[in-house]
Amino acid sequence: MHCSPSKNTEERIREAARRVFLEKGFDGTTSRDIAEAAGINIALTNYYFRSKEKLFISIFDELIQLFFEGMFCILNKPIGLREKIAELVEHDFQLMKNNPNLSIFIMNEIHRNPERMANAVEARKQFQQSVFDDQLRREVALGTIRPIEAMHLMVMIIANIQFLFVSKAMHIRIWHMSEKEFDAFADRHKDLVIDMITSYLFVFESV
Amino acid sequence: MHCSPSKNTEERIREAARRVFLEKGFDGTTSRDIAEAAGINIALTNYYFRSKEKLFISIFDELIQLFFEGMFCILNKPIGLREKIAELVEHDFQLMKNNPNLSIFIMNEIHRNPERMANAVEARKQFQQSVFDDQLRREVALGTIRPIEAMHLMVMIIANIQFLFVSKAMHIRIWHMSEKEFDAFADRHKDLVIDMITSYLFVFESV
DNA sequence: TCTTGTTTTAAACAAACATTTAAATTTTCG
DNA sequence: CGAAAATTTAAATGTTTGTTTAAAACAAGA
Repeated sequence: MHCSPSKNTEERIREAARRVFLEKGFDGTTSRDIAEAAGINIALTNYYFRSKEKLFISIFDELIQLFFEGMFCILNKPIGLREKIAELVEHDFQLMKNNPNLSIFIMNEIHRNPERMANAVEARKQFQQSVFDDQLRREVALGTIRPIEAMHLMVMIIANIQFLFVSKAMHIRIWHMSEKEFDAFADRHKDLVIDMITSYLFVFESV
Repeated sequence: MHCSPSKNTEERIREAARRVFLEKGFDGTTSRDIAEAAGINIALTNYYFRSKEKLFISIFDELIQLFFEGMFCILNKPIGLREKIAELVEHDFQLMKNNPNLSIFIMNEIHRNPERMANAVEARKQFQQSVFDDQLRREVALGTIRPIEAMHLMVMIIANIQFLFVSKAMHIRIWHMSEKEFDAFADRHKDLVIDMITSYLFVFESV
C-alpha cells in the first residue's frame, strides 16, 4: 500500500524534463539528457512515465495550460477595455519574462506535430465565449474604438510581446546585448506596445 | 577534367535539404530524410557536402541571407518614411507568404545554437549604417513623428508580420482554418498592421 | 577499345538512441 | 524483525543515427 509513491523522484523528473524540453525541444532532447538533469538513473524516466513521448505530452499539456490560462482569466475580468488590453500585455510580458522559452517552444512543437494541440476546441470556445469578445463588439458598435475583430486584436497583443522573446537569441547576438540589456530593451518595448495599441484603438478619445 | 561536376545532383540535394530542414529543423531531420526527399543514395549527401552539419550550415547561411537582404535593401531606398514602413511590412509579408516556415526555422536554430549566427556583426553594421536609421532620427528631431528608436520600430514591423506565421500552425488548429482562410486572415491582418504602425507614428499629421 | 577519373551504389560501421530486463536496494507495515 | 511491495540500479535490448568503405557504373578522351 504505501503513502506517497516517491513523489519526490517523479517531480524531480518532471522539473528536469520541463527545463530540458523547453530549452532543446522534443527532437533535441534525449532521455539521457533528462536523466542527467534530474540526477537519476536512465530507467526511471520510463518507470514513472512510460515513454519519452508520454513524459513530453505530460509536460507539454502543463505548459500549454500555463500559456493560456492567465490570458483567459483576464479576458473575463469585469474591467474596461483599455485597462484590459494593458493588463493582457502586462500579463503576457511577465509570463514571457519568467519563461523566456515558452513561446518558441509551444509554437515549434505545434508546428512540428499539430496533433499535440489536442484541446484546441476548448481554447476556441473559451475565447469565443469570453467577456472580451462581447466587450469589443459593443465598443465597436458604439463607435468608441476603431472597428476591429477580437482575433486581430489578440494577435496584435501576443505577437508584439511574444516575438520579442521568440527572437531573443537573435537580438542578443546581433546587438551584442547582455541579458540585462535585453531585459531593459524588452521592458521599454512593452510600454511602447501598450501605447501603440491603445493609441490606435482609442483614436477618437482625447486622452 | 569533365565539364560540369554533376550540378544536377548537388542542387537536388540542396533543394531537398532546404525543404526538409525548413520543415523539421536540424534536430528533427535525418540524413536519410534528405536522401529520400532528393531521391538519391544516402552516401551522396556526404559525398557532395562532407557532413549533415556542413550541408545544414550551407542551407542556413543561404536562408538567413534571404531573411535579411530584402529588408536591408528597402532600408536604404531613397523614399519617404511612411512609404518605407509600408514597403517593409509588405516585403516581410510576401517573404513569409512564400516561405511560411522561414521565421520559425531561423529563430529556432539561432535559439538552439547561437553560434550559427556567424555574421551577426555584419547584420548590425548594415542596419546601423542604413539610410533608415538616419531618416527616422531626423523625422523625430523635426517632430513630425512620435519619438521612437529604429530598433523598436523594426521589431514592431517584423514581430507583427512574422509572428503570424510563427504561430500559423496554432491558429489553424485553434480556429479550424483552412490554408485559404488563414491566408485571407493574414492578408487582412497585414493591412491592419500597416495602418496601426503608421497611424501611431504619424499621429501629428492630419491624413 | 582501353584507360582514367568521376559519380553512384549497396553494404557496413561504430556511436547514440529509447526502451526493457532482471537483479539489487529501499521502504512499508503486519 | 521479516516478508511483500515499491523503488533504483547496471546491464543489455534492438533500432536508428551519421558516416565510411569498397566496389560498381558511368563518362570521355586517346
